[in-house]
Amino acid sequence: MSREQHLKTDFHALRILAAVYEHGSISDAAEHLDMSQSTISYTIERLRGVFADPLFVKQGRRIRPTRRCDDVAVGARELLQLYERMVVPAEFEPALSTDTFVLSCNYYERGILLAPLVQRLRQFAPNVRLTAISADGDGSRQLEQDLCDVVISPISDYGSGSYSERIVAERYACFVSHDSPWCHTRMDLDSYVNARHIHVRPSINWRPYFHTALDRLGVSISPQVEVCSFGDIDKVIEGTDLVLTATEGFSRIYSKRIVCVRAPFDCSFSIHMGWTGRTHRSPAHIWFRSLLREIARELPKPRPL
Amino acid sequence: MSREQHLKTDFHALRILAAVYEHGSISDAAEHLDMSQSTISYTIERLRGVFADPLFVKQGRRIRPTRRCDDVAVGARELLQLYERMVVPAEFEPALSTDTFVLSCNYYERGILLAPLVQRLRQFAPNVRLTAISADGDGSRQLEQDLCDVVISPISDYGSGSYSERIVAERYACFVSHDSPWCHTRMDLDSYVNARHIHVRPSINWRPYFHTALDRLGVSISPQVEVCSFGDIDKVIEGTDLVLTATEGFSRIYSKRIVCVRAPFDCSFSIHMGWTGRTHRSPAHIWFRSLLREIARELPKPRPL
DNA sequence: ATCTGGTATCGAACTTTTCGATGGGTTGTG
DNA sequence: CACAACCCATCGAAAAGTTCGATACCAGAT
Repeated sequence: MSREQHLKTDFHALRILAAVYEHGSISDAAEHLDMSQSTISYTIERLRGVFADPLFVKQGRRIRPTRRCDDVAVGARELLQLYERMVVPAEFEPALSTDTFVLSCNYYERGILLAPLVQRLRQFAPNVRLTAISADGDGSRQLEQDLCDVVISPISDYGSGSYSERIVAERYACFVSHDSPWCHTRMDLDSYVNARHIHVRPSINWRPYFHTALDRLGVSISPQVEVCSFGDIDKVIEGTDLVLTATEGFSRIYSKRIVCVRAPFDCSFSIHMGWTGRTHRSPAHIWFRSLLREIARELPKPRPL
Repeated sequence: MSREQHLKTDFHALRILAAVYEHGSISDAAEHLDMSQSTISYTIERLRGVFADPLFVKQGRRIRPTRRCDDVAVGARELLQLYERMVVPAEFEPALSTDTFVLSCNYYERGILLAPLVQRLRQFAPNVRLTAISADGDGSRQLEQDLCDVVISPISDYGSGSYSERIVAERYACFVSHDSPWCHTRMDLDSYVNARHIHVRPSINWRPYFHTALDRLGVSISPQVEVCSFGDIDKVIEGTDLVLTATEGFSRIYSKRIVCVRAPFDCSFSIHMGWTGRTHRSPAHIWFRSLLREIARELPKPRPL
């Protein structure tokens, strides 16, 4: 009997074996399983080959299991249980889960989402672990290589086999020191172009969306200060005449001593949540994504301009 | 997807799943398993139905496992291991075994076999447990009801589904006190018939084989003393003129103060070992029976008449 | 002897698995 | 941008396996 032959047994056959073992009779098992007696007999015959043992031997007009069959029957029950447990997908129970979720995003998204996310996890899934990594414009690769479960960034397409969903609407605005004249006067395009700009370039190959809007208006700006992160930019701007162009959402994050004012152009974009088919149907990840979705929906409005 | 549908998965399909998971590719798995790519694809498709999950999702031109698939693959490996271990029948290792063997026999067989049996078990299978029960003419039923593994008795057929094998040759002789005249003079049939007999009747419905021999000679004896067991009969006989007719093998057991003398007739029979199909192919029981066979073969000859 | 209760086996119908060929989507290249 | 390479899904046909009813067969019970 070759190895491949063995593998032909299926769980159906094991269930039949278990039934015959329990009933101590092929006919009874057949009736109980609502199958013909000859089918059961044939199945047992196959299993005899598989286990190289008669499994059941005739004794008068009944059959009795062999010693080997005792073992096999126990094993069959174990296998069936394991299998049944495997087939039924485990429901996700936040309260009990000890899963780890890996979220990839950047400074802004962390700033607006992380605090409420951690708070909700604490409340609903206290044993869940959260890892936040930097997206750095590399979200697609991170998803592809399974370095993270979810990316949240302005990017809306994370490549083939991925899903994405808009979760926050954003609009560009300008941030200036609380003592800037622009706090009181609307800044026109000319003043904007001639202002001293601070520029945040979180990753080398990221071109902010508002540049496209400026292109369309036929203007461009060159920054006087360029920084690699949005972090603590508020402290840099305060007391200077520097102008930061960024999503008005930062008003939720930055100190009140810098003020969010209307930009002299209109430019909107969206923050997207992206994931892959690998986590798409996982109850745990479905729950996690809906948590993020909910947090995004309930985000406070940015401070009025 | 009904429950019965689930049961159709076989270990072959699980092996394919495991291979695809390991290779991260349907084509590679197909090549490795020496099957066509379409077969593998079809199998995965079936499993998708079983586990209600895509299991593998396309990502560019490769496939990546879903989270569920991670779990399923682990489960599949477990199942396969369990199954493989189950299919390969465990060799019997006397030195490690903690099995229990149940031997059914009566006073005589215990007397000649038990001591050497226990000794060998001690030596070769120290953790094996032995239970000796009384056969009491009930061996067939005991085998049938799985109350014992082996019966050793003069009976040669233990019913349908049973096996039996001659292991010791026996011959009737007479036992008399060491001071009996028969120790020196050969006892003829007449003297035998007229002697005072002690009769052992271990079970109600047991008719000793030598009665048939006496029938054939046209004589019969009626015992003066009837006892239910052969145990310690030697102490009863000693110093009396009682004659016990029993297999000469008792000379190995009884005190030297009673003497085994030739019976005035010839009657042989055999001790048989009987077992059922249930233990017939069990390595452990094959070993146990061969042990008994060996002990029987190496039994000392009865004391010369 | 015959009947009863049970398993094994047979041949026919049916279902599932397998295969080669082909279609369609994605990536990398000229 | 078209083209080739790669890889999975799907199709139809062929092969293999399963199921069933009928029947043979065997051991006990009547």
